[in-house]
Amino acid sequence: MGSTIYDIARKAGVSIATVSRVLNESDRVSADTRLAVLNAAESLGYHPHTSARNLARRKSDVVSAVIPMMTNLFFAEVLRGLQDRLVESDYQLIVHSARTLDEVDSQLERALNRGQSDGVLLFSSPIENGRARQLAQSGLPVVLVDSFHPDLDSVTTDNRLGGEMATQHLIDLGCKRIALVMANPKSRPSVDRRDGFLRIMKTAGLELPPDFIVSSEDPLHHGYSEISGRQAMESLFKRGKVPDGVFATSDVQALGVIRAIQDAGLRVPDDIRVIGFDDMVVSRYVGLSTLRQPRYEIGSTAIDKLMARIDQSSRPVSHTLFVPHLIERHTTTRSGAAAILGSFNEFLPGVTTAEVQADVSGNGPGKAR
Amino acid sequence: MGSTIYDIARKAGVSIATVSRVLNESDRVSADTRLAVLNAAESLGYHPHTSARNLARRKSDVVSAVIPMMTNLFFAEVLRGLQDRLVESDYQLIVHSARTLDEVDSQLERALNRGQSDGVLLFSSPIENGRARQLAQSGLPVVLVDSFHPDLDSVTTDNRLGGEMATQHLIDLGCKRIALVMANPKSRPSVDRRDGFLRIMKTAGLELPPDFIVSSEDPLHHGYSEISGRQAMESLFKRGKVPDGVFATSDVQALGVIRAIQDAGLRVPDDIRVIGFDDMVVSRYVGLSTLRQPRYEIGSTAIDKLMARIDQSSRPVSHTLFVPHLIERHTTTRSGAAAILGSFNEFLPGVTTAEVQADVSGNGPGKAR
DNA sequence: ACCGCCGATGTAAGCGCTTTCATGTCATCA
DNA sequence: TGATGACATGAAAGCGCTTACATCGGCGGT
Repeated sequence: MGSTIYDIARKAGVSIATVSRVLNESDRVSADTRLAVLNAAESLGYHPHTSARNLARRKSDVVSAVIPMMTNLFFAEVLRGLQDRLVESDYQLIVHSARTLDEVDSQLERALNRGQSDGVLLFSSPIENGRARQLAQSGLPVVLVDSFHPDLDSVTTDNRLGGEMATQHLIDLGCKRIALVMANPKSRPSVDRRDGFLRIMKTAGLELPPDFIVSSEDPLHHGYSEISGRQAMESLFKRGKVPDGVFATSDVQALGVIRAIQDAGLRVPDDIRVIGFDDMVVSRYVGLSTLRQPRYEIGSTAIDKLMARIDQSSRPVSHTLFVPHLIERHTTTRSGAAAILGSFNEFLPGVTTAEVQADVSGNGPGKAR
Repeated sequence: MGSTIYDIARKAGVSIATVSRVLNESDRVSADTRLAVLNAAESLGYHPHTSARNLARRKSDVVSAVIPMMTNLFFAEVLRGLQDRLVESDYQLIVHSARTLDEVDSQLERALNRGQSDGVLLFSSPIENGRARQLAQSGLPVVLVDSFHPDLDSVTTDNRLGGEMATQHLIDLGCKRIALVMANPKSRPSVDRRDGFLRIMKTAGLELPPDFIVSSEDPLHHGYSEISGRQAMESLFKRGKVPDGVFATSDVQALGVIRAIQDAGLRVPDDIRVIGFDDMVVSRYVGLSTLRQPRYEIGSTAIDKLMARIDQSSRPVSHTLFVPHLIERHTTTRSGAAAILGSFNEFLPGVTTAEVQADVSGNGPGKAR
């Protein structure tokens, strides 16, 4: 209930140093004393005191993750990737979740306290210079996930490329008037996806009517929400703009977009094609086309990187960029195919059996059979 | 980068005791010294050393949550409830996730280390006596979430009642041959839901053919998986059993059940009605009827309870039981209505606008309008 | 029998902070 | 003017652990 190594030492008739040695399985201790100590510890129900140990060792075996909870699902999935690696590695995870971009600052501040953790994973947050300096000054190993700064290790999806792929896909489908529904313009991933969009639109020589880019100012979830996507679309309609394709910078927003389209009496994909980004679990069921991020891999890669830097702080900075994967589903099919899929899969429109199976086993897109 | 209160003390020309006082905003310190200390700290980029502070104070301001990651979504949502309370309270969260029931033990062991956290939230795990003793012996405050033991604080959904409600609902719909698809029989919630099911079946005087209860032995996610639901249903079909209603003890499993039914060339709800449990985010989109657990409230209530016990360890044990809420959607409609809904909501079958909105704002079931 | 060495163990100095208690300094009151 | 606090500050003792460094037998070698 509160026994210390002193208690064990007394009970086993040795010094605390010996107890410590036994408990850390480190130095050579005679078999007899080892046994005696182990027995004493057992019978006392000894649990080491983490803070004391960390203080003495200058190591906490904890990593902290600062996560703006934009999208629950994105978050949950990446976290799983983290955990699977973490469990094996004897590290523990402290989660600092921020509800808004502003909260990120205070949570980061806490994560940077010395002795609390051996490294920090910073998610989806813009790194302006102040922050970069703050991170550097703290001296703590940091890995950016889903954002970028030249001086810091990072692992991200190639959001710009993803934006290009999404846009190209809509164009290939014959869309001419494509609208972009963005999240909060402060959110780096959203901005990158936009840049990809712009680039392809320009390359394709497609006209981009004013107001065809709508962004959300909603600080909550950084605009990555169903409601924000819906409002964006409604505001388009209100101004009399009707695109024939929409690229939403996230799946959650895409869901809102679809809802607004349906409420306006139009149909997806017949009147308006819609594509999102992320490939949330839900997207499969809804038949939403999207760009899949390898979230699980992102998580585990981030951990690997962080551990590597903890071990060797001088190692060169590295950036890992995952290529997103285009998932074509119902919301971007040509009309004919859509009808067939729709009736075949009454409940899981646009999902093939193979895909469901693949997702369950967690191995990326399954082979059609 | 690694400055201590000694550095600050030297720079400000005071003793470390004074520095500590200033930093803890506690005792009275003259305005001048306070300012001097604060400046010194600022200019040194001081961050307190958490372990040292915790050791001295005998308090860590951390709570740990031991979570078997059965269902990502369930987990994610409850975690949000936790976090929202936590952020306000200056506490931090350590997540110990377990992939299997066995891993729970080792994770719990770690969570029980002294000095690591001030309290533990133990999720969805069976508490046999060994474990109960272990928890008691550790002396750490513990709150059970989604499981029960008379001697420990807990907050759960009334799973038995939920099982009753689900079963009664199927019966009200005219089902006569109802099958039960369970998760791992070691999972307490699943067992409780089964008990509710059995009770109503008995009360209603309905015959329960042998083999109409199928459970999963899959340790991964405790059988709370799409694949497990699917296999359960397939095994029923293989033995030539065709129920007219299925109660799955979780939504993920229900999704697998639906898939299997469709693969067998049958239709939901026309041939077989299906109801799940949890009300995951996905369920809304799929049109799955279910019993909603107030996950968010569960999370925040659990935190409140834990904090209360941390403050006063002698307080009486209390159990909070949330009543689940029946959500009727497509999978349990009578056939006529189903057709209408199905065509109206091509993408979001069985979802009304009001519901989507309610869920976005996070306020439970919305009023129909 | 003496020296040196090695393996097993103990001693004690921190790790960076909080906190009690003692000390010192004034303003206050009789 | 000296006793009396009130208040600001410092000295020092931990918190429970790790880890150099010192110590102590006993061993083989000569």
